[in-house]
Amino acid sequence: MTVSSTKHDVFQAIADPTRRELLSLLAEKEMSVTIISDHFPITRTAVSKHLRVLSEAGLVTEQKVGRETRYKLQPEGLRELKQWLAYYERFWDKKLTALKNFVEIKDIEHN
Amino acid sequence: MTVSSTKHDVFQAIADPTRRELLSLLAEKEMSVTIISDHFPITRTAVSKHLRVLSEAGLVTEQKVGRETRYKLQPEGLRELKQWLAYYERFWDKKLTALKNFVEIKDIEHN
DNA sequence: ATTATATGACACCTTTTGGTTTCGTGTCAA
DNA sequence: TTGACACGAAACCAAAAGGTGTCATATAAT
Repeated sequence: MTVSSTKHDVFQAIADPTRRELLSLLAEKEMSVTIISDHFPITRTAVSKHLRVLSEAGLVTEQKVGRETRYKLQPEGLRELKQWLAYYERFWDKKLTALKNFVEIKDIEHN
Repeated sequence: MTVSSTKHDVFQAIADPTRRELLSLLAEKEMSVTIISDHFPITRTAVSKHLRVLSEAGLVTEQKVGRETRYKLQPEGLRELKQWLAYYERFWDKKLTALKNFVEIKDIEHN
């Protein structure tokens, strides 16, 4: 176990479009569940469930303030995804490099 | 519609751990369905379905060669993910920058 | 021509997911 | 103290996801 106990993994957490919208909303500022729910056509309960998934994946943090629960983005949770992606970037960079070389050679041929 | 007709989106495609394994396997080299299936504890049919999802998300390409279908990684399909992620990188970079400044100030204070 | 291989298409099953409604509890305001 | 509000928990539901087994078909090999 690295840092946050991730019952849900990041990949699964961001798979749902509503949850991605939640992330982008919470990127702007910390918000309570009810306020967050006002931005979505689904019930507060449903939003709450999504928030829990995001929380368990370490993508948001929750803080109780009086009777409300404030959520905010925890961008560090996306590190795992970045690392995963970095592995594959090599492959398309490789292709790009090949294309670049090809174009340059063509350019030389034209002179 | 951008480039490849993406019935399944990338986010959903990479949510499944088996599909992520498929990607890493196909990153090494092009392979036929049966050969691919040998690397997994599930049936060929199941693997085939996963491959279709990946294909529809633009993450692999399929090519028929005689009676077999060869699949290979199409890393460009991950661009969308990279872009999405880039947006959030700003947020954790911001925090890193703040931390860096803090550490530097502390360092100055120590002199 | 006959047999073996590689694969997709179905039909089907079970679990997970995304959603709802209802209810209980803690907290704030009058 | 009596409402009103914010929320989580629970029970429930339909659809999607991840599997399986069987069958038909195209291609290769004998």
